[in-house]
Amino acid sequence: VKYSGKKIRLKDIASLAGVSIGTVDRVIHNRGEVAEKTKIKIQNILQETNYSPNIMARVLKSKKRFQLVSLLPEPTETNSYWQKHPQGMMSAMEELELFHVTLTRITFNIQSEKDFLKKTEEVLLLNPDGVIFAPIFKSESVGFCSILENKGIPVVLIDGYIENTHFLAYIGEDVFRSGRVAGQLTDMITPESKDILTVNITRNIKNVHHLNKRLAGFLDYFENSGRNTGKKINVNIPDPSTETVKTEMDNIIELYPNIGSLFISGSKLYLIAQYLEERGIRSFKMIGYDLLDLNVKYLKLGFASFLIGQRPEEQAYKGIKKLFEYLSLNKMTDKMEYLPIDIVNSENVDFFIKFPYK
Amino acid sequence: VKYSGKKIRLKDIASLAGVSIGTVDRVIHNRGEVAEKTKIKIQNILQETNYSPNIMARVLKSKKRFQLVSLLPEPTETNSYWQKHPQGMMSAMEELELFHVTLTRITFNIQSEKDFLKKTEEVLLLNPDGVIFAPIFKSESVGFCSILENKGIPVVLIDGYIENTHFLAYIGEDVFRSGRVAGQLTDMITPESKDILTVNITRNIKNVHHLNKRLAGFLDYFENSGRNTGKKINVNIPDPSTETVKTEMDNIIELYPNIGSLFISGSKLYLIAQYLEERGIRSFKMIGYDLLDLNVKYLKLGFASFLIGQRPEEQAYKGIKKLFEYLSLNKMTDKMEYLPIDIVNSENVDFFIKFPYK
DNA sequence: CTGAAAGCGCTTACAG
DNA sequence: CTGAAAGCGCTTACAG
Repeated sequence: VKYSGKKIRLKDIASLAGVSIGTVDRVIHNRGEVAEKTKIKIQNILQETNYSPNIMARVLKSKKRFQLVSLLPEPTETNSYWQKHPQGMMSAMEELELFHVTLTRITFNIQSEKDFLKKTEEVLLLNPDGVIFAPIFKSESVGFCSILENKGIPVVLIDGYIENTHFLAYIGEDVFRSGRVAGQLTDMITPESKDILTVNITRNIKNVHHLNKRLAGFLDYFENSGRNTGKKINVNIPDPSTETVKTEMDNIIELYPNIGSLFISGSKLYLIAQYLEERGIRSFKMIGYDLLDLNVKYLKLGFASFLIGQRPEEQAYKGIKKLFEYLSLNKMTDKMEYLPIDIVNSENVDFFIKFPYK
Repeated sequence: VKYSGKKIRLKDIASLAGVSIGTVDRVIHNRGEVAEKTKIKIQNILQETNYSPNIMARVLKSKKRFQLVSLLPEPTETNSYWQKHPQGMMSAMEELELFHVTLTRITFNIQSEKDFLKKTEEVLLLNPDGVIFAPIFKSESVGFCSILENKGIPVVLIDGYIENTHFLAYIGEDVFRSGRVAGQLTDMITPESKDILTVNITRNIKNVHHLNKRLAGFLDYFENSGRNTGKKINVNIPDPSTETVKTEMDNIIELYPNIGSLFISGSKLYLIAQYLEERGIRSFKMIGYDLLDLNVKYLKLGFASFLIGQRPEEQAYKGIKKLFEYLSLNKMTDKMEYLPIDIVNSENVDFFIKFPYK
């Protein structure tokens, strides 16, 4: 369809309906105080003419302010993963500079459910128009979502999502699938008869939904699609201290001398790499997650064959943009937006480290 | 730095300088007719206050129109690669809907230098404000670039670039590096002592700059970083007909019985896959480029281990945005923007097929 | 060389 | 319930 004329304006609608632009504006914004008959007439014309407001003019005049709030884990020294999100959010904010949007960033201790709860209260005190957060703690996150739902505040989830919860959109990886991706890569670089060791490094594996789901995807690949015939061995390392890693790994390696590859379900591949480096073991292939500085170091040193990236900056960037578009433009796109699962090796890693959104 | 007040306006500058906003506007837009002394005074204030115009107001009022023109190969039945670019450009245009930007898309026959030349004339007749094009033919592209340079028309190159030529920006893969990425992947999945066959399918390999450069990167990996000790064999297949492929491949396979892997330097992996399928050969690993429908089919069937993607939609999307930002906002970002080199296997391919920009 | 004024398409009180 | 008017921050003739 090619439109011959110019874009239709409020003024045009008004003259078509034989009313003033003030009245048209009232029906567009549902401000009431319009006779039912007039309202219907205007709504029809709006429909027929496919009217959409000129955002430039609206923003220029409007005094409406949108306050967004993010609630994400605070980055720690060894976990640069959560440093990427602020970068992505700030890129989005730069693009939205002229749109009267503000963002308040609140962080919580990723180890503490209690701190998370405390920070959710801070978020609510700000009376946000929209919230973006990472549902690290399942039950606490469910509760927070339902409070926000009751208040009519839209929520974008990133990094993971919880089923049977109300939210506007999720932006992040398809966790199960990303386990399968790692499975295929591992299968390709591991001799057929060698054993494969899966490693979870976390306090309480049961509570950490995404590690479970990744591991399930990884094992699913071998059950249904892979060729490897070796044993699949799993080890849970309860804390990230060098000592614990050493004890657990020494033990498991002695028990299973036929191990060919390691799969690290979370972002702490570097801990295992440090262990292997210290022990002088270079015979294992290894695959893990996230482009932390230390992980990249060990990728380049050849300890890891691949890292899988989940685009943390892009998750955050798109989350902010999505909230804005929903609030400001009433746009609604896909609820589930699965970002591509990046396969990264030492040759292409540099292109992924530099965040391309700016 | 936190700015306490509101954004500075033309009006504020004017009152600081003791002149009217018209005069300020004249110095901002270099429209002359301003006393040197006044001009300098205003320029200083502009500097000190770090003034930037309100784009909303500018666009709302301005009658300035920007006409962009794209000149890209026309997609063919078997080459869906060039179908992706219009998608990316249209996504960009949707975002720019309110900015008075228009885009005229012109395509040329990728086989014909003559057609390309003819189409460059069409482009010039349109008097474009900015041009985005793919420099497929080297000498013709050099000429086109210099004509545009003389006319002061900014140029964004995608898909490849030519050294010693003037252009505003290049957006695309680092071609040599992408050859190295393919090299590492091949090395990982090929037994150490097996031979590796590199395949170029093109009329005139000498003229096709990016295939040469990829192949160079691929071989560079094995010379400097790889572990494979097998022979590196190269074959040039001069045309993409089934017959020619069959003849050439039959011949080379018979000559070298120790081949373990194939590297296809261009986007025609599916041709080799079809050949292997017909011959019932499933013993080779294979790596190629671009997520054409047929390539993806053979990736999923297991004939190819990996495809390497170069984000054609994103190249086109960012190209349009870059031209707009340069013309409209006077923004200048990096001249060389290397997009990440995507490693794609049958497990993550679906996330890459769906274009995320919308 | 400079200023005053109209107007882009909206939103927002205000008057009736 | 409805209309007329002011004004967001710019650009663009026009008058002097």
